[in-house]
Amino acid sequence: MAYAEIFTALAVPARRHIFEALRERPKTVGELAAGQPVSRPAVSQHLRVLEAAGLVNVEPQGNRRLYSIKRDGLNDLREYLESFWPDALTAHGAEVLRRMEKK
Amino acid sequence: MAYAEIFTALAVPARRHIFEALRERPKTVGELAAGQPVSRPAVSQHLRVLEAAGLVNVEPQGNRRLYSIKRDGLNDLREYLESFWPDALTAHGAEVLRRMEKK
DNA sequence: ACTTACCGTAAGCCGCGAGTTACATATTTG
DNA sequence: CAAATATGTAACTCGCGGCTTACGGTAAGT
Repeated sequence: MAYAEIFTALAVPARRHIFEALRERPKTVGELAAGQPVSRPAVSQHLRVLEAAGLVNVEPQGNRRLYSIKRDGLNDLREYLESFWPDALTAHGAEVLRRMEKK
Repeated sequence: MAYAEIFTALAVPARRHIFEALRERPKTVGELAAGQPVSRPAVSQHLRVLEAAGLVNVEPQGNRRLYSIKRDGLNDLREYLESFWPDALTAHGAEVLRRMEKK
């Protein structure tokens, strides 16, 4: 039931951009806001939503807070995705197997 | 870039419920509206969004229109998900392999 | 042909949430 | 200790979108 919050969290472009920006490396709020067309408080609010959805981690470091991607948070979304395929072996599973066999 | 529309499509509960209701079998608009707390026109509008996102198929059958899940529409979302893992073998891929080995 | 069933579209209302500015708090720096 | 830096929170505005009612159109039934 956590996928609901994940969908609403990633539905808004600004929030997706922030989340995607964390793919490179953990960043502070200021860093994230610098690469965004919205104000810094807006980024803070978005990060709160992302954190509530279990998509990011926070690690306070003195004066600033370092945000990073929490990959486990995407598991619920993945399971939800898989629930739409009747068989256990999904397209992605087949793709992984195909790569393994090629090696 | 289609995952954006998928996120916004599945972010609203009513639309998710409609989409999930199609897991059982293809249904008409009336059938879908019957199992929903919203009006039938609302369901129609939601179906339009789902169709624009490539998540459902329509097949006009005489008087009514039969909607069904379009699984390929979820591929973009899946690829987006995978883009957050550095290595090719994701948690789900590992799970699939685990099941295969058990057999 | 008339009526009924099924569905999409138009127009309008209204609440939610994304964004801003202003302010409060805490840590670092000089 | 004072100033600057980094971040969160509060209060407010405002536009988007979800929902409803009303209507139009097409197919089926009698």
